[in-house]
Amino acid sequence: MGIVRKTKALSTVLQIFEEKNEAKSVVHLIELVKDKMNKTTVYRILDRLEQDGTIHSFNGKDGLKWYAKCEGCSANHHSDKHPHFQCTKCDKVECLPLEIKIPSIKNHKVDSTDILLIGQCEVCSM
Amino acid sequence: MGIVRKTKALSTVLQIFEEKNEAKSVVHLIELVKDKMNKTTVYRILDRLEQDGTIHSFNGKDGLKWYAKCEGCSANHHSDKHPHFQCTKCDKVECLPLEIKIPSIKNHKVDSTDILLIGQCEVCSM
DNA sequence: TCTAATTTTGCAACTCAATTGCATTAACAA
DNA sequence: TTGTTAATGCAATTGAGTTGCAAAATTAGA
Ligand SMILES: [Mn+2]
Ligand SMILES: [Mn+2]
Ligand SMILES: [Zn+2]
Ligand SMILES: [Zn+2]
Repeated sequence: MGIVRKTKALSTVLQIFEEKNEAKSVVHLIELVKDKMNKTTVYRILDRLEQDGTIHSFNGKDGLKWYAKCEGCSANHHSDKHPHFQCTKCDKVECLPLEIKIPSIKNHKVDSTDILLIGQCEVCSM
Repeated sequence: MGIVRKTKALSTVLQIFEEKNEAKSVVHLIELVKDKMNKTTVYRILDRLEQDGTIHSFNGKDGLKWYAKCEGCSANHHSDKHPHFQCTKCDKVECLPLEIKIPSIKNHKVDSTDILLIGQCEVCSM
């Protein structure tokens, strides 16, 4: 089950995602709201929001878990199949609105892809 | 610095990679050699082999670290840019000898890619 | 508005991969 | 054979993420 009750902690987390369309690591989120709620609460709110199709998760370069807003997903269908980009200089992570073609692989069935591009972002590559 | 001395522990680990051309998770490797060496030693040997360009590492679906043999890499240049495939049924991980085209991204500089395809392997998709 | 059901939260304890410090052992150049 | 120092074992530690449980907050309905 996803979100059932509208709590203050939920609004606080949601607002962070509304403010700026940028991915956030859980570690960073916990730091951002550490005066307002417990880290367990952050994990649980993120879980519920993902189940609802409000946000989606993926792993960053360092192994940390990241979350970002969804577009056009719902509780029973996550349609986020886009790649992500992580900047090695400022550590910012972006969702990339593009499709990467995966060639078919002999005798294999590909269900999903997990693509992280690493490099320098718009700001840091100048 | 990479490998300097040829130790028994090193040979044991190297032999595992020689035997079969398949990726191994560190957790599995530690289990395989647990009667012969300490887990810290496994981590350190893998580090040194990666520095030498003998093996390369990447993260699996579950967040664990995996290693596989390199082909044509050296101490100062890792040329492994291939994607990996992880089977959801048997958990086997393979290096895929294919190139995935990454479209250029406006104002971004892509240095490396981290591509994991998830699905069913040759054995499990039948 | 008040009550009761139940979802949500805080907190402490825990798990597990990975790392670190340090004393001891093993490799190998001379 | 010996001295140097790389490599190892071991115990402690780190840090992200999880779990159990009691207390608090939300919300539907009386
Ligand atoms: Mn995304
Ligand atoms: Mn590989
Ligand atoms: Zn940047
Ligand atoms: Zn399989």
